[in-house]
Amino acid sequence: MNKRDDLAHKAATMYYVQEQTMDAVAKEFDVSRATVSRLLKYARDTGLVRITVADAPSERNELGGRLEKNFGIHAQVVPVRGSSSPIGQMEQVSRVAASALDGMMEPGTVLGMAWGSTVTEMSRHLVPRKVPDSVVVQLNGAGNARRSGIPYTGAILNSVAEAFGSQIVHFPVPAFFDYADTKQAMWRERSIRSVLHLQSQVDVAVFGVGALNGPVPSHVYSSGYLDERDFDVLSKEGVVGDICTVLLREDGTWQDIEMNRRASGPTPVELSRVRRRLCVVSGPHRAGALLGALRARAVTDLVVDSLTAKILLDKTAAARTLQPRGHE
Amino acid sequence: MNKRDDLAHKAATMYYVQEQTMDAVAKEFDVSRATVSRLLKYARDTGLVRITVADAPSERNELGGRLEKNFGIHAQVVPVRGSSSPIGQMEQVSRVAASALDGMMEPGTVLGMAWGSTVTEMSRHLVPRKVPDSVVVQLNGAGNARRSGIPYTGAILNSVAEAFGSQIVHFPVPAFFDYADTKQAMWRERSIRSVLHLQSQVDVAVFGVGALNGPVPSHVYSSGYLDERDFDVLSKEGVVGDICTVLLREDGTWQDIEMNRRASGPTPVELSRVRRRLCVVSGPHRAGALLGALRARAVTDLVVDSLTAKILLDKTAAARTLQPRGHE
DNA sequence: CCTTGAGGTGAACGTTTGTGCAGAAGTGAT
DNA sequence: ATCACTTCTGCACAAACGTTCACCTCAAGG
Repeated sequence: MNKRDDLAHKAATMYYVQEQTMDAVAKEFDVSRATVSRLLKYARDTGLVRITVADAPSERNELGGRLEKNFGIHAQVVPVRGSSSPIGQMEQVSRVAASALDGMMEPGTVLGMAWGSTVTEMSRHLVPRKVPDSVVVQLNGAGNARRSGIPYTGAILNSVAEAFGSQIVHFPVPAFFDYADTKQAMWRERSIRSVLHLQSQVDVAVFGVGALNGPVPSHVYSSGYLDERDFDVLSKEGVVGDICTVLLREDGTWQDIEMNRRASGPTPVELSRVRRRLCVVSGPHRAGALLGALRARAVTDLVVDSLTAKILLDKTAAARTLQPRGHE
Repeated sequence: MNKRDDLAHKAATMYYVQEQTMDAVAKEFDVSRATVSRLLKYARDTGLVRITVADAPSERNELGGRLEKNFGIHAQVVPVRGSSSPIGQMEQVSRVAASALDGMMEPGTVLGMAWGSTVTEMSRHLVPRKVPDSVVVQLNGAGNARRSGIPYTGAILNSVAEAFGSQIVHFPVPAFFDYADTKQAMWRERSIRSVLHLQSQVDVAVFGVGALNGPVPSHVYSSGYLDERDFDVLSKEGVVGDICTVLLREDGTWQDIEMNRRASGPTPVELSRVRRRLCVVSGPHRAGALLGALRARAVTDLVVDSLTAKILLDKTAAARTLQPRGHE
């Protein structure tokens, strides 16, 4: 409907630009103030009204600053009250991430997206804004059906693409192959190669990190792609989590993990050809995996809750103190 | 001070991006909620937080649409409750104008500014935003001292330039010369010529319209630049007002008005070389002068209150009905 | 014709937010 | 140290706001 947009636009102008009260706007339109409140919410949600916060002035000596120094990344630490629920915390983080991503999109951007609970939550907080000639491409193979609260991968891409008005390119392969040979075979297929080629042109990549252990093991590990034996191997190998379905250890190594030969996502090396790599992390149980991701240089931009950030920094400080000539 | 910016930035992120309540933010910082409220106001005022409303979707069949059709301009009509005071109305209009101007500034823009009560009010509602390589140049000669509430012209330019981070170029001549000869002489001066040259490169011009008659005659007419005899002549000539100190009639003519040979501002013809010409008008007594300005094709973008817009359209409708082959 | 359900509205209520005021804390000159 | 001055803060209250709920309207389908 278009009349609604029109009303919302006028209401937004009166309220946000002219700084009238909702009451005044309501009288102007001859509706109730409640309706105006709803119109304004609508205007914000649809991107008719846009509220942006200037980029962080490179946070001083705080957590964020230390992260930036230690890892050479741009970090945004989301303060999180210990009181609020993990879900609430994740929502806070993902809102900030959505805003950060919004700031990275410009005409012609190719956006690479992993899928996961964090990224999903982020996609729900994007405010629509058309970005001409943008493309959204899926980075790693998909889960199949709706599972553990994560909608079908396609739906995630869909909602992101809708927000930015982008084209969608899917990546129709499983998250993990059962046989490395199959992967190799698929990688030779023309249809897959074209996606891989597009992936190599990604300007902005967005992903979370999965944690192998933790309250709820990341769905990568509970979706039937890996069996008992696999888990045993992972534990012995010292794997703590993954990014884009590529498994890694806390020290950032991943190359020699056999199972990665069956994984569908880009390795940190491939990822590092992407100019901006936005990593979104919420929850202390992911600190280890995040540390691995940072050490693997997979991240240029980080959004993380303050609790996890603190744990992360403690870990690195400990590592330095204990092994000044590190041989961990 | 910088600590304040920092706090304000964090508060703004928590409030506007994470959508926390002020209470939550206050607890995080361990200050009172009132302080957070003030921090947020500060963040908005300094441009740390930016709230923008999408451009009008070319207002349908409303007043704005009719203005656009009739005069081939982009018009924005500011709804104005008959109840509010003329001062309040002007504030509403100037807020919208400030927002419109903000939308026109881009790196390298040369902004030409007239001075007047409307423009002054507008300058007070600009939210700071640095525009690289922008320049603000004064379009017409200045009043000398503080007068009828209008600060010294320099102060207006100053605040605008401060908001955009622009360079300032003054135009050190009187609004009206006493002798046309003097003007001609001055126009040969190198210092003046350089300003004139810059004026010819203006990308965006901003000006109001002055009304000859009305509750408070525009300050152009009460600042001692024109004497009794001048006024008599103006009345006989059918002059209704001015833009940029160039006098004009309601039918848009101005060329043959002798006094304009002594005026310092750019004529409509000169003005029309500027790509975007933003005219800001508040108050029904200016409808006549505005009509003249529109007919002189001096305007590409108009911000006007709804009351004045209506009068304006009535005038044009009347003119058409009465003189289908117009000889007014 | 009635039924049913989606989408929208205003009244009322509880929450959230802005602001005048009085006092605290900082600043700089004497 | 004292004073005069400005700037900042929290309190308390009034204003503005978001949301629930009951109700209305309209349109599709029986």
